[in-house]
Amino acid sequence: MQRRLAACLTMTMTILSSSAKSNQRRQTVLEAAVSCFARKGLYGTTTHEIAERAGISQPYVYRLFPDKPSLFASSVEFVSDLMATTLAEKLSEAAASVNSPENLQAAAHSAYTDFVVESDVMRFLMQANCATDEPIVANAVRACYAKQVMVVSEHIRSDEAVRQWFGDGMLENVVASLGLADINEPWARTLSGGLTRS
Amino acid sequence: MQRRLAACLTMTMTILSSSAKSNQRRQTVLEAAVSCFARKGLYGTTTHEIAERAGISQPYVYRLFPDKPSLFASSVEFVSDLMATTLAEKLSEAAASVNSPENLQAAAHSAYTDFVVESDVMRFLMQANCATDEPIVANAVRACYAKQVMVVSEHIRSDEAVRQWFGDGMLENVVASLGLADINEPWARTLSGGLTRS
DNA sequence: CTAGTTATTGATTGATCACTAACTACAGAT
DNA sequence: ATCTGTAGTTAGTGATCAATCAATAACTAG
Repeated sequence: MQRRLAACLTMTMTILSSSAKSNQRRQTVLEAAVSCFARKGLYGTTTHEIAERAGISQPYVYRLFPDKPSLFASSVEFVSDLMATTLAEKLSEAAASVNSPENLQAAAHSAYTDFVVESDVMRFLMQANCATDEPIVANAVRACYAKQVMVVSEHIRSDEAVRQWFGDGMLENVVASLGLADINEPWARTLSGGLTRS
Repeated sequence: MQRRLAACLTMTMTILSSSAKSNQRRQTVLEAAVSCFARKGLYGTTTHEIAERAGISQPYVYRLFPDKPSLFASSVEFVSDLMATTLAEKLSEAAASVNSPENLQAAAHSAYTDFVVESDVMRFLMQANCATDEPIVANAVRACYAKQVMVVSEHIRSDEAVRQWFGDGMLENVVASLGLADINEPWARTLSGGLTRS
């Protein structure tokens, strides 16, 4: 956190305060940013929308973050940390209550699902994958994957299984964001994995 | 094609010509649009960029398509058709030259990879998944998945295997768009599946 | 040759948006 | 009381962009 801040300072020469209160504000802005970016991505979201949701004026966003791509990248770091800790926790729980490897993988899958579905995190991560034309975002996304792979690999040892875990998650993201669980057609049932929303 | 055109007419009351020449132009614009949208998505791409790449003036885009979201949705239909035919072809080839089900799945996987990697199609599809806040885009994306699932299910009978095929493809998309094959760190190797670019 | 249609463009506009500048309010510290 | 720094605002600017319009060029049919 402090490291990134310092980097911003040297890069942009913008003076960003780092008091306790401003860091707290930064966090509320990041939460708002994740929700807004989740819907329309980096370019489709206005800083005004984010400010409004965070309950501050739009220009004040620029006192807290140097520019929009940096705000987006910081949002990626934010959910990256959140996801890593949540995942580590859930995976440890799952590992404790389950012994066979297949069951662990199933538990790992539901660990992701519980965290990500019905929140903005999922859609935001999809948006992040798409905003990698902006180099600062690409780096944040790579770092995010690095962290998640390290957490998951801690519990699922086979590379192949880890890869499948990520692939499953990505498919699930798409299925959820398209609302396929509510579509009663063969192709939708196939992609949903037979599960229908109650 | 004609159906969609009629829909546009009734929806927007814009008169869109449908002569041979204008349909050909439309296709040129769609190819350009896929390339441009692939990089910065629906909101990050300007109609001017697309027009420039297609070799026409920006206002003329609006004689061929009613508005930007419609152009994006038409682009989705365009790659949907392209992908479906290419995929059907490659899968038939693979099915002819291979007999065991596991080998078929491997062949199916490389069918997708060959088509999608190193072209703009992959990134464009990721962008399409993210632009579903726009209802017209969401419908086009759903129709695209319906079509691809139907094509793939023709050759891979198990729903679970089809799902895995899509999951694999999505992970591969991300790996390719982040250039992980060129990163020599454990997490990147894990996600890349051990493959390095030569 | 003429009348009508289609293809295509340059110029413009109204709105939006990222970002800046300049100000206010208030909290200690001296 | 005054200085100083921090939190936050209102007001403003320049640039950009989707979408429109009016006009022209290039066909096509009789």
